[in-house]
Amino acid sequence: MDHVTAFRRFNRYFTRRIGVLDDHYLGQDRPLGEARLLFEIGDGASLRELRSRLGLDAGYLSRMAKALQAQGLARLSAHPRDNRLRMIELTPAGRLEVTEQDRRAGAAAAGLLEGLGEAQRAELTRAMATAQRLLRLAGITVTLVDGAAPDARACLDAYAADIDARFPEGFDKDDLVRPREVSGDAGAFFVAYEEHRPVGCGALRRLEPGVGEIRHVWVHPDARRLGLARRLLDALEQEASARHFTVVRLDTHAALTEAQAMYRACGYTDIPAYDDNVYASHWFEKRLDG
Amino acid sequence: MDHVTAFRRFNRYFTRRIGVLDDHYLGQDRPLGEARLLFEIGDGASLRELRSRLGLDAGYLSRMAKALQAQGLARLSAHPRDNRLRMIELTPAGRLEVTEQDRRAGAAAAGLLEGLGEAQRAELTRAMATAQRLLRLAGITVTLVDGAAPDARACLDAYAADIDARFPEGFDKDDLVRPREVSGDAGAFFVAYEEHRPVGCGALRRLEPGVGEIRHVWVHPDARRLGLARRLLDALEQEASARHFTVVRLDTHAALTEAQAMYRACGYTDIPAYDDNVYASHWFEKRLDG
DNA sequence: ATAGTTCTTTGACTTTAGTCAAAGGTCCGA
DNA sequence: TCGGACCTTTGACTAAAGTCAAAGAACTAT
Repeated sequence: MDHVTAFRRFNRYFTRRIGVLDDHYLGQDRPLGEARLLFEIGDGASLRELRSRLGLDAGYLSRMAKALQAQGLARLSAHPRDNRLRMIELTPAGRLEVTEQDRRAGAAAAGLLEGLGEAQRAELTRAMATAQRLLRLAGITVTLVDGAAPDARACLDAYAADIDARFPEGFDKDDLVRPREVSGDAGAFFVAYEEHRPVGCGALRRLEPGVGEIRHVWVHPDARRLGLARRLLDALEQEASARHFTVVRLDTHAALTEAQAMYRACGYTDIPAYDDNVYASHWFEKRLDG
Repeated sequence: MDHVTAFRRFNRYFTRRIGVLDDHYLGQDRPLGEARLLFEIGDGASLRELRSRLGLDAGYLSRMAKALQAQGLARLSAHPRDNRLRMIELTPAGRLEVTEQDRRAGAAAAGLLEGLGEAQRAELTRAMATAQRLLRLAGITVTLVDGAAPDARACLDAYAADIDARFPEGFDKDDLVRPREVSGDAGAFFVAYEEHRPVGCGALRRLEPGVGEIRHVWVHPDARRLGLARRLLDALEQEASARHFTVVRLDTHAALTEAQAMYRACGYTDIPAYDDNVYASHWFEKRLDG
């Protein structure tokens, strides 16, 4: 049986068997739309945000929000800085309702797991975690963007903040690549997106003829341990090949031991220092044949 | 993180991410109810069957069936032997529509898996198979029923047909336990149900004071490899303990090698023949302490 | 300051989904 | 062969979900 068939079979089984359950317990005595909205408000959100998250019509959402307010479950207010936007947040009663929903759904889930022994439950949890990890990874797309694009800069800022906290000596944002170093002929910049949010990046720049350098491979904390860094690395290497680089190099900081392990696992070998990067303690390179 | 939380997290992620996809692609330009019905008709079914499978109101279903017929997608006819029932089957146009739905959903699934490498796809398939197996097992309930109940007899009939095909010498239905041997003080009979369908059984009867015999442990072919036989065995042993039996015995046929392996794995030890069952080649017993 | 854009609200719908009860034909067991 | 049980159809509803367009307030860039 091929993977697509297996995937669809699971999909069908799961939505029929479990998905239904969740919806059923979520709704109870309230229209499902309202219940979902209530749940999605969480710690407050703008109507605009909810509209795009839930994919609802503006008019429809407006009315539902009003209905929740009329029931004393939510409160609408103006956005502090943009008066076009409306913020919605839960009242204590609304919060209570959400936790009650949660309790019911939890009880239903517990009832469902009751038929399994402890070892089997652990096995199920493990299998689900694996499936979820791979599904998330499958949903992430790695795309080439301009080095000056807002998403690229946002990733680099996050990257800089991240390593600034991890390097004992800190990290100076001026040491990031310049947009022009990773645009056009000079290099390339990739951003990984999960549901339209940037969750990782990686840069490639020309070091000398035939030699590229990979820099700033970074993955958002929420998206770690999925195997995304490898995918970024793959994309960067493919780009390097397309540019007829025969070698890619990179350096890493002593503090980033996982990164070093990953580079070695991906076929990179230790080489002597090829630059005087003050943050670097290890230098690697990899021959590309493709 | 406990199993219930992990379970619900996966549930939420999966329904949001994947479940939606299926419904969306399934429906396309047709109401979801009709699309589901169309799909569920398959190679023809009675309205009654569809009603219980989909849990729909009789009137609602009747109207939807008529709508499908009006669109030229299905054909209604009388049941050949029971004129109260109506049969519904797909027309060629309906069949085309279903395969088209199927193609689209398959393409969507394939697109989703595109981001993964072959090894990762295999890992995902494996994880999903594990999860599905355990979820199915969790959904099966093992209940005590009267030995003369129709479900009990249906299981025994299926069991008899099953082993009749597997034993070289065949199997005579008269050698099954009698209802009264497994009812009341004399013994017990368990049936395993999956979504209200009997999918397995097991009998316990008193052999002599303090000693019980387990017989006819059977699992429906569709429900094998889930770990259900062990659950039936557990239920039978618990029942035996409750009846203050200190020992349970059982015999098996030479052809049933998997069964023998399972009994050994569950703590049964080989003993000399305790009866002259013509079908038996191995005899086992297990001490119960509880 | 002005034109264009963004966001929400409101009114006026339509479609889908689902329920309930009455009625009529059919089957089955006594 | 008669009464009760079964199955489907039909009429008459309701509630939920969703769509579309107009209008008004507020922001943004030029």
